[in-house]
Amino acid sequence: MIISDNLKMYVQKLRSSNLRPTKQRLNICQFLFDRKKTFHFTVETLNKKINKNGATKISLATIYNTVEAFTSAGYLKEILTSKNKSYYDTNIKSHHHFYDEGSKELTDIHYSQIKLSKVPVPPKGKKIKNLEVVIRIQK
Amino acid sequence: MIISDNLKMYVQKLRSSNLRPTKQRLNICQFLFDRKKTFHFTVETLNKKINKNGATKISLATIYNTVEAFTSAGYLKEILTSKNKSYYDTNIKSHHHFYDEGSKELTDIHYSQIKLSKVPVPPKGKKIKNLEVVIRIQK
DNA sequence: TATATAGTTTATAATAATTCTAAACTAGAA
DNA sequence: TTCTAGTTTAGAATTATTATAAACTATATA
Ligand SMILES: [Mn+2]
Ligand SMILES: [Mn+2]
Ligand SMILES: [Zn+2]
Ligand SMILES: [Zn+2]
Repeated sequence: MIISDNLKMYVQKLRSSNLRPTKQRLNICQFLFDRKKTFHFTVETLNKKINKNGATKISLATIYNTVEAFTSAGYLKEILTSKNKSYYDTNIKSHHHFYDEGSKELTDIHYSQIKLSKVPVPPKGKKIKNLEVVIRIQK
Repeated sequence: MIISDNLKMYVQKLRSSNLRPTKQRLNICQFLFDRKKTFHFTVETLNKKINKNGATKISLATIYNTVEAFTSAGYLKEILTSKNKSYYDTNIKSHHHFYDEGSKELTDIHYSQIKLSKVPVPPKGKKIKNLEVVIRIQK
């Protein structure tokens, strides 16, 4: 099914997340991680692209489950852009984004490209979990 | 129905947004704007609170419509926190937020409390529409 | 003030994204 | 090879939101 030098890497990724390396998961891995550039996607777009190539069909439920599993295992990152739809990112390093409200696409902003020189202290007993900025842009 | 010195203000708010001052809209106005502090809410919580006091019942559809109308008229601001639900804010000045992932509540951060000393230039032909930060906090 | 009408409210249906369910299937331990 | 816990799947359910269309109402104007 998968002909890829990265196979072992994917199996390892899955094992380390307590997930069995199934045919479907390896296919999704290949699709997500076998690329040079950051990949931003929604479940909808991922599902369409994966199931276009006619090859093996993977159910929508499995795509949801796998994306969710990778997200909580830390191999994908969820990006909040709009209220309607979840976006995911294969770039799991801490970084920022432009979100284009016209094309509805995300673009990476390297972490060093935004400097927060003043940040408030969180309320007592709470700590900051995440401080990544989404800059909304339009024409 | 409404006994409030702010009545005229609400009528004016509505008129200036090309909305007729109906009983329902004035009730919602009173509920939203007749308070000293910033009010953060979801349609769900707003609906519950408005329709608790047994008084007049306002349909969920009207609450959605009115919140949406006030948002596009600029009398409410929409805040992106989670993928599932829209949050709204009666504080329409540009400002930032803490979002508590436990209690799912928003807290204002005054605009001056966050200083962005470096911000990237948007892609050619695009401009920044909004740069408000949501800092996710938890225990 | 009465009438007409465009705007509004409402219950309910529809939609979109996501999650749940439970039966069929499969990886891998023994 | 067998067994079992984990997985996949189609489809149902759920949640937030938007659309529909009939009944109602604010208000312009006769
Ligand atoms: Mn949802
Ligand atoms: Mn939705
Ligand atoms: Zn990214
Ligand atoms: Zn606020």
